[in-house]
Formats: sequence, C-alpha cells, structure tokens
Amino acid sequence: MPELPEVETTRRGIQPYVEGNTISKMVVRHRGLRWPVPEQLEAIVKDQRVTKVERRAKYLLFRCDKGTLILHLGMSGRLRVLDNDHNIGKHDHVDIYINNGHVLRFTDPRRFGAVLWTEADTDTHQLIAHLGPEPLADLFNADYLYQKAKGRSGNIKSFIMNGEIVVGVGNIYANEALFLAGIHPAKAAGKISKAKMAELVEAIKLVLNRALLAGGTTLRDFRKSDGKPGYFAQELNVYGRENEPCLRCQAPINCIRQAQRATYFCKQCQRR
DNA sequence: ACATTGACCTGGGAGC
DNA sequence: TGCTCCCAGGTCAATG
Repeated sequence: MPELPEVETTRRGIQPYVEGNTISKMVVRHRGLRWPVPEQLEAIVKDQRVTKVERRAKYLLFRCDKGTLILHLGMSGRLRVLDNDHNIGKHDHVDIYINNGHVLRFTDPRRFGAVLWTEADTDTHQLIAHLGPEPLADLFNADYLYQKAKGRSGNIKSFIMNGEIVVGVGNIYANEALFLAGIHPAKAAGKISKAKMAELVEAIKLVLNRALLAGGTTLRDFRKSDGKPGYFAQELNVYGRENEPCLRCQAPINCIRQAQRATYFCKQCQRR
C-alpha cells in the first residue's frame, strides 16, 4: 500500500488517538517481520507515554519517554485505530493498546514491514541516518538534485526512487512525476539539465501534495487509518495504464521494467 | 562511489 | 475447481 502520502495520511489519522497518551499494553502475535520484533519490546513500551507521532521518510516514529518506537508499513502494511480488539485476523501481527480505550492494530500480509525500538537519537539510527531530504522540504530543490545527479549514469527513475537522494518517492509517484515533467524514465540522471531538474522537483512536490490532499491513493488494500478508503487512483496519468491512450497526446502508454519495477510512460510526451 | 541484483513474504488474478 | 505462474505500493544487503 504505502507511498509517502499514504504513510503521512496514516500518521495524521492515528495522531489524535495516540499523542499524549500512554501505551498500556502491546501484543505481538508474529515477530517475523522484515526484522524480528525485539524480544523485550512489549515490556519496554508498557506504560510509556507517547509524546509525539512523527514521520521520517516512510518511517512512523512514536516518540516515547524512554526512546522511539519505529514502525514501517513495508509493501502491504496497514495501521488502524480500533475501538476494541475483536476479530483478530491472520495478518494482524501487532496491537498497541492505548490507555484511552483505543487499540492501534498493525496488519501486514507480506510482512515486509518493521516494528523496532531505539533509545538513541533516531537521526543516528542505522536505517535513518543516511536518508536524503524530505521531498516536500525546501532543501529538496533543483540545485540540490542537479548537483547530486552530476556524473551519474543510472536512469533518472531509479535515481529519484533512491532514498539517499530523496525519500518518499515510490514507484507510482516516480512514474507520475516523470510524466508531468516530460522526462524519459530511462534517461541518465547526470544528463538532465538544471531546468528539467527544476520541473522534476516541482512535479514530485505536486504529485505528492495532490495525493496527500486526497488522503492517499487507493490501490488494492489501502485504507486510511479510520478504515475509509483514500481516493487518488483515478487521477493517475500513466501508472497502470499500459496500452491505454496518453491523456495528453493519445499515444499508447508504454510499460518497461527498470530495476525489477514496472515503469509506465508516454514515448511522445517523455523524450530522452 | 556507483550501479545492479537478489532477498524477504503472501495474496490475487490470469491462463490453462 | 484447481493448479501454476506472474505480479504487487519497499528497501536493505551483497555483489560487480
């Protein structure tokens, strides 16, 4: 499910139920996520107050009294607020009980997600320390991207999906942003002009902001944290539209594979 | 330093 | 109906 807008939508959805409250209990039914859920986590988080619910890249960060609970939704993860703990499903791996009667439930069929704990500054955490800027921050601009791309021969699509360059640009929005900027996804990152990079930066910010406003894209199983679907899928220009007419020029949309991921683009509108 | 590939998992849909 | 194959929103770790 989750690209950055979905993760941020989830954060906003759960924040009012969690922030300022205390974790009364945690139940882990399946420790085998991307990394094992730490053995002592239930005991560690019990009775800790959550002071902030933040996000860095696609990581959700629950700032607690004694450290930070780090949660990643992976490819198929979901986090919902429930009024009770009924109807436990096969993929409901972790429940976090809040002292206001709500339960945060982490569901993840593919188990690519993660639930971890750190007592160190998260900026120095192994998984977070090397991440690039947030795409919606001012730091992410044409100068930055152009400088980073200098001398790079790899394709621009993989480049913008690289979390060390910029975080939060997943497959769907990488496709959409390149279409809006009129850049061929296979073009070498280092051969793109600064002017084009400026267009790309604006396109990335635009698609992410739009999706954020819509509450995240609905594809397969995405639901906002309250269980209602998001509704951005109908605004996609190229993603998932192989052989359908380009919405700008009517030429059929192409689909190729880059780094084992599907890339959709229009040959007419996105020149090399 | 950079680029590419495999790996982690399950479920759903297409095709036979 | 049921089997097999392929695909899926992420991203780390290992390899050239």
